[in-house]
Amino acid sequence: MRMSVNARQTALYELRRRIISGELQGGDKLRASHLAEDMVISRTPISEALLKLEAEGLLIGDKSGFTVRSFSVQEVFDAIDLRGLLEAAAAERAAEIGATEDHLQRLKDLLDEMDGILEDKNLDAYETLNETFHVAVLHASRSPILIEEAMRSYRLPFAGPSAFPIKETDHNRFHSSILTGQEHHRLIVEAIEARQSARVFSLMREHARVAHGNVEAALNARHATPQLALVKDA
Amino acid sequence: MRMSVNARQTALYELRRRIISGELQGGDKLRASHLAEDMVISRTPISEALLKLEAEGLLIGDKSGFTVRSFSVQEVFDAIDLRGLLEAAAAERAAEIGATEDHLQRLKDLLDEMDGILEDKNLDAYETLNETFHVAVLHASRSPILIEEAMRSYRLPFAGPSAFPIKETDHNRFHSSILTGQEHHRLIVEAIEARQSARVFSLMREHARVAHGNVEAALNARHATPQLALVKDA
DNA sequence: AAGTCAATATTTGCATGCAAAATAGATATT
DNA sequence: AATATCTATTTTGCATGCAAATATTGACTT
Repeated sequence: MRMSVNARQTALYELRRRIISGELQGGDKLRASHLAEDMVISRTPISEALLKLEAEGLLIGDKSGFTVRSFSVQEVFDAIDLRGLLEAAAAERAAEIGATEDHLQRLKDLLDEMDGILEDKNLDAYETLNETFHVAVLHASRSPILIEEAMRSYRLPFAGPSAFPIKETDHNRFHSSILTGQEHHRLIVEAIEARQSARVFSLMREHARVAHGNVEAALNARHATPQLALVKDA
Repeated sequence: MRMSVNARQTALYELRRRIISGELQGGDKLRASHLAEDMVISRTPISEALLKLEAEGLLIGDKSGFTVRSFSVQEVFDAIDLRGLLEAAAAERAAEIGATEDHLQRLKDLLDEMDGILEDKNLDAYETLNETFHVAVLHASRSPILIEEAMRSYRLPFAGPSAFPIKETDHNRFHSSILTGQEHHRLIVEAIEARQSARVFSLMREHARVAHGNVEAALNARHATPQLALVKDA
C-alpha cells in the first residue's frame, strides 16, 4: 500500500487519490485511525494530510472528524468559471505588460504541437498538452500571485483545464470540444501578442465555459466518470 | 503565552499573529522545536499550524523547514487586485441572478450604518464595517465557491478590504480614501439592484484599487505599519 | 416507535521518544 | 581566504501512549 518513500507523501497522495477516484464517496466520514492502519503508517502524517486536503477544499472538517465534500452541479460550474476568471486575469495581464519573446514563442510552439497531435487523433496526449498550454498562459502574466491562485483552482478534479469528463462516454463530443478549444487557443495567443487585454480577458473566460457542456453531457450519460465522483445528484 | 483553550488554536493563531505583526520577519526560518518550547505546547500542533499557514500563503515550506514569506510591492498590488477580481465576480453574479430582498436590504442597512459612522468620524468602526459590507456583497452571489475563494484572498494582511495601512500615518488620506470608498459602495449596491452585472463588475474591481494608493503612501512614509511588515523593500 | 440516559467502545488531541536528516562548528587542505 | 572533511549538535519525521472527547450500543421509559 505504501506508495512513496515517506509517510507524509503516502498519506497525502493516497488519500487524495481515494477521494478523487470515487473510492471514497462524498459525505463519507474519515477516521484517521482507520486510514492509518489501512496505509500502514501512523496517525501523525494522516492528520497532516487531512488538514492539507481540507485547505484544498476536498474535505470538510467539522469539529471532530473530516468528511468528504460533495459538490452540487452549480458548484462544479462555479469552480470551472472561477478557473476561467483567474486564467482570464492572467491572460489580461500578459497582454497588458506584453508577453516576453520567450513566453510568446512557447505558446506558439505549444499551439503547433497540439495541432500535430490533433492530426494524429492522439486525443489522450492532447489532454496533457492542453493543461501545459494553460499553465504557459499563466506564466506569461509573470505574476506569482495570479499563477499560484489559478493553479490552486485546478485542484478540484472537475475544474482543471485537463478535465474532460466525457472523454470515455462521448468520443464525438470530446473531439469536437477539443476542436473548438484549439480554435480559442489560437485567438488567445493572437490577442496576447496584439496586446488586446480586454479581448483576451473575454476570450479566456469564455474558453473555460466549453467545459460546462461537457459536464452536463457526462452527467446525463450517467456513466461513472471518476472526475465527477464528488458531484451529488440533485 | 497560551491564548486559547486548545493547543491547536494556540499554535495557529499565535503563529499567524507573530507573522502578521512583523514580530517574525520575512525570510525568517521557523524551528518547530523552538516555537513549541516558546508557546509551551508540543511540536505536534505547531507542525499542523505550519502546514496550514503554508497553505494560506504566509509561509514557504522548502524541504526541511518553513520560512516566512515576503512579498514584493508588485505582489502586494497583485494580491489586492486578485481580491478585487474575486469580489467583482461575486458582485457580477449577484446582479445576474438578482440579489434576494434580504441580501439587498442588508447591503442598504450597512450603507446607512456606515454613513452614520462617518458623520461621527468614528473611523475605527468603519474599518470593521467595511469588511462586513464586502462580505455581504460576496454572500449576495449565493455562490459558496466564490465566497470561499474571495474570503481566502483576504488572508494576506495587506490584501483584505479592511487593510488600511495608512490609518496611523496619514489621517487625511485615510479619511478621504474612506469617503471615496463609501461613494463606490453606494454605486455598487445601486448596480446590483439594477441588475447591471457588467457595470458592477467594473465598479467592484476598480474599488479595490483604492488600496493601491494607500499602500504606496504607507511605504513612502516608511512608518513601520504592521500590515506591511512582510513587504520586502526593493 | 421514539426519546432518554448510562455504560462501553472508538477516536481524537497532544505530548513525547527515538532514529534519521539537516545544520553548524571545528579542523585540516588547497 | 576559500573549500573541503569530519564531528557534534540541533531539528525533524513519525510512531506511540494516554487522557479526554465523541460516538455507539442497549436497556429503560413514555
